[in-house]
Amino acid sequence: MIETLDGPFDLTLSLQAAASFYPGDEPGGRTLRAAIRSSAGPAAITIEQVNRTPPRLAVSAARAVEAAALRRVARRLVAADLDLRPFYRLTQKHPVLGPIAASLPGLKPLQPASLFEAAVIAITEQQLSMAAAYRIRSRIVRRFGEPVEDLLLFPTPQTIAEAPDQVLADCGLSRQKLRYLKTLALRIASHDLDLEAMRELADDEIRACLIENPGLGRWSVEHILLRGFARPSGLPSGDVSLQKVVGFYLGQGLPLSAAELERALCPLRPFHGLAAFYLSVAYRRRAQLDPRRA
DNA sequence: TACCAGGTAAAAA
DNA sequence: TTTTTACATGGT
Repeated sequence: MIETLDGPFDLTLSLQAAASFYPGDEPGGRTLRAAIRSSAGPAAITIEQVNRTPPRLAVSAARAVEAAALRRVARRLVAADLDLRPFYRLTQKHPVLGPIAASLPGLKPLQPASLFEAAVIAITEQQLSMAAAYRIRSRIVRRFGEPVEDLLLFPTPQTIAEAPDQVLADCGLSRQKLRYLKTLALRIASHDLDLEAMRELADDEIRACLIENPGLGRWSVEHILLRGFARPSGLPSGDVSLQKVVGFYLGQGLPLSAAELERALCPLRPFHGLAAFYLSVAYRRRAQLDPRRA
């Protein structure tokens, strides 16, 4: 099936950007493949861009997945509801974001298939380097994920809730993070918490619900907002790497405090989180182009 | 080797 | 109320 999106989108660029956050893994490529759950069971979905403007995506699954469900998942993976046009209008005259946004047309933060996965990503990435967190997640997925074609389906909250502590610890989780993950998984599995239902809520309502969970602090909530809910206001201002990047582009070159970072991006509200994402990607591409400048 | 890396909650002050 | 500490892995 073909799905047309509102506003600019570049799948290849977005895949590249996603891969740039995990050095040493994932080649990027032109095709987005993901394992999803459907009413017909686990399935592998393939998304390719077949037209630039307007953006058209060819979406397919080997298994017979109901068209409406396939469309819904595909739109979620590419953050289809995040329209970049108002963001580009807003940044157009900004001395720094203007040129950067113009150099990354159609870039979006690609989303995991589920909000549970987004939450697990946030928790594993707390404090650790992205590479270390990625290895830990890979071990969890290899141990508990379901194979679908050549992919692995991310484990369900139920599976994680029932997983032996020792096995999760052997994947590299600290006892503390193990507790966060278990608590979250258990709450979801027991229908005490419904992350997916929160997609209907306003940004601040999502923040309020997420922060209730042990293990999800300010940083994680903002991270999940941008990278799981595709909300452009999600800005983890306590993030050490962001403080460095935003200081580089919008400050004196030195890392900013959380308060300074928020002040620097304030004019770009309500797209301040997306703006920070663009700066991060620009910074990484710059470093990749010329490692001496990193 | 030692240190830091896209934090959080609980303890201590 | 604010500051300090334990936590676990991987890259430099």
